Amino acid sequence: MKITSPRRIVGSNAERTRLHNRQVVLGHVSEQQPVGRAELARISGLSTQAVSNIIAELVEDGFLAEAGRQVAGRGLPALQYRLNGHGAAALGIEVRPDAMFGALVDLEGETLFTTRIALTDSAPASVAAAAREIRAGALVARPMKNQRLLGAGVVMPGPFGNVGISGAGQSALQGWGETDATALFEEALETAVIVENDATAAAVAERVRGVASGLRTYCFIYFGAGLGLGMVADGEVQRGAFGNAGEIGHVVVTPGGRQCACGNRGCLETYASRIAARTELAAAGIELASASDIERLYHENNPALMAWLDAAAAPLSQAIGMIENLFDPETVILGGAMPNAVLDHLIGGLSLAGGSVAVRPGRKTPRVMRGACGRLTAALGGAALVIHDTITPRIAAKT
Amino acid sequence: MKITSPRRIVGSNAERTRLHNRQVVLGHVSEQQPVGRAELARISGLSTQAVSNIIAELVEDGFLAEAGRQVAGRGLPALQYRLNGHGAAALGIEVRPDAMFGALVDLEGETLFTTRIALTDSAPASVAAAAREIRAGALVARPMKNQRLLGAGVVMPGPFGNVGISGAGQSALQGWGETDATALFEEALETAVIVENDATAAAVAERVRGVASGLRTYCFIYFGAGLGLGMVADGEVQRGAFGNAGEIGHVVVTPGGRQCACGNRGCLETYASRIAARTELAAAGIELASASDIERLYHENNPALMAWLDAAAAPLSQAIGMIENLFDPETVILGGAMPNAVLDHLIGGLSLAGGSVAVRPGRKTPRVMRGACGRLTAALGGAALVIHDTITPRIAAKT
DNA sequence: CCTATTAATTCAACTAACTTGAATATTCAA
DNA sequence: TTGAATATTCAAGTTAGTTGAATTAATAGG
Repeated sequence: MKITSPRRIVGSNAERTRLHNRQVVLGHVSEQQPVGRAELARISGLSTQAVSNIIAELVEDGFLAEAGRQVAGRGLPALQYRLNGHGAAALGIEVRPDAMFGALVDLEGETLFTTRIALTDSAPASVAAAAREIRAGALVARPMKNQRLLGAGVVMPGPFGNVGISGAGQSALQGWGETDATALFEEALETAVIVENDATAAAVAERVRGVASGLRTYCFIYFGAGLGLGMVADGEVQRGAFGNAGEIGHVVVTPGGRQCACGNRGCLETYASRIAARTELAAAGIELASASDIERLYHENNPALMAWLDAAAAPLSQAIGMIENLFDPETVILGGAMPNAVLDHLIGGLSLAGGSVAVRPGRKTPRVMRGACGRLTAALGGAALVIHDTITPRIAAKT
Repeated sequence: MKITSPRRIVGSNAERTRLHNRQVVLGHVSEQQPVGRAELARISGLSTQAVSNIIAELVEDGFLAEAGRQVAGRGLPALQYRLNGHGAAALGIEVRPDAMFGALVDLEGETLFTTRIALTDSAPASVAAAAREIRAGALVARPMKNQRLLGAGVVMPGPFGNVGISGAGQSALQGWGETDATALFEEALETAVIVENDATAAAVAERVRGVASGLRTYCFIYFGAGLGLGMVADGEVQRGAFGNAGEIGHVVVTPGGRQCACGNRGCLETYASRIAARTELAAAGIELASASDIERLYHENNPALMAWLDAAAAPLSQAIGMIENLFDPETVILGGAMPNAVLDHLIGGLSLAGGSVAVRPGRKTPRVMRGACGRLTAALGGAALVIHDTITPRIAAKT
């Protein structure tokens, strides 16, 4: 499966300038709302007149709404604006080997609709058909009258392409070969599509509506089928050269340690992941049937689960230290398909290294936080990617 | 010491559009040169007319030079353009606790002048004075008649600020407290200044004139005082939230392993770095006096050095696997203050993990390469940062 | 309570930079 | 030799941003 499209550095003209400036204004509104024209002009470096024109256009298009007047001190009270949730929405779709999840999310990050469709097989055609079904369902549930469908974010398990760790997890989709996933979904969904891995989507979801709101540089450790890392640096999502950045599950934390399906020994995934939990529980004769099993076992204080949690703490702490020293993020977020109680326990059990650039006076955020978006993170994240793209200015265009 | 200045998302106008487009054109010329106006219009997405105007301006300003006509098939042969090395230059300055290095590099990456100034102390005032001296020396050696000094890149040993690994290496500068390094150097050098760590500078140096030319996403493992990682993602330098990204030396590769000065156990730096080599050699009663000592010992097949090289191979391989899985770069480059022969030996001795997203069919670049810029990398890198900035378009402006 | 001051917003004229379409120049192919 | 192909330039037109003056609405101070 292919997903990356190299960026082309393109020039700008009046039209693209306006597009950029619209995004700039939207971005600042989403961060500062409610906010007035003059204030926006100051932070964006544009003239008041330009901001005024752009805001008029955005209100006209339904992206912004008036939000009263701010009476503060002398002078004409500023007319405030905020994002208009009803103005636009994005579709998020998570693809797993056995099922697909859909979510419709509005501009403000509000979830309007969610759905789940079981898959009998994960061949491209079946997935595309299910995607169409999700789209139709969403549009029936929330008929987009004046609303606009900004696009769709499709979340698929990485890694993409035939690389050294493909097939290591149970997550890989069969029969995708060299399929161009983006093109496939764009055709099926009749809208612009961004394809991403689950960890990245989750990271962005936290930014649009979660604990990362306001952060510009952070990482998200995602418990999915395996273990993934979503990275946002200076507001920009990091994908790597081939769309496979963030494969933290197969980073070796204990040389010569546990054998991993990828061939390496001592991969983080063999300690801190659902796979590891499942293995530990299976050894104790416990089969995990549904996702809620882990939560139940945790509340029962199940010894096998506790043993897994204990064993996961050190490798996970080590990995977090590594992330901190490599990325120097504002914070590291833990989340994904794992009960909050378990995530909290994991975070509580960490022993983070002192030798880290994250150890500094005057930290504002904790070194590690739990994600706020919960289980649906990935599908929501897909939508969040689209919203993020609408709101984050960028000049380099895709091919 | 402070160095980071948060980016502000600013709007664009006609003037900023032109600036952006100039950079776009310069960037494409530097990649494709020699190249004609029409071709540039196609790749930049601008009209021929716009490109034509911009090129006229760039020629006028001395950044571009005509390079004959391309006779290829029918039609009017395209007038070709290339970067004009003589048109502009950038100053690169590396600050070490005991000495400073300066380099003047032209637009094409050609080194015009280098110098070294010994430091008696590394207090801000002394460093600033030496910087002034370097600037003066460069301008005397290469009087910039029509040339323009684009700016200066100052390379300092990280980490920046008072963080968990400060003082672990012997590299830290004393007496800088909360000094704003950028402001200090801008005042001393009377030009725009970029402050970066050595690894990042080295990475960019390889892109401007080295093995990374043409790459957009890669990493550079830098042997300096400690060990650093420079990262370029989609052409963008990665600094992290506080300018300390890439502190790979203090990533734990062997839990419970060798004690590191930072407090951690098993840091990569205790195996693969000059510090590690020095320790290993000291244990064998050998003191390293100058940089060339390592080279001599290597050619003498010194057993202590060889033992160090052997011990470094596994941790380094593990770290490279980690980098690959986290960043998914096109390649990983090894370089810095280490003789080429030793770097080559290290690369030859690597046993890279099979479980890596870097293992893929149709790789064009090797997984690991040796840097081409040699010992002066850091100072050259400083200048390269400035040149890179001149040539790489970017809309988000600094505060 | 009135008036000067302050601040946001709008109006109207102006400008920079890009686009478009026609004209011109130069080469190759038939 | 002529026509097609391609690059470049010319000239007019368009978009979107800027500037400075006018308008509106609030507060502070006498």
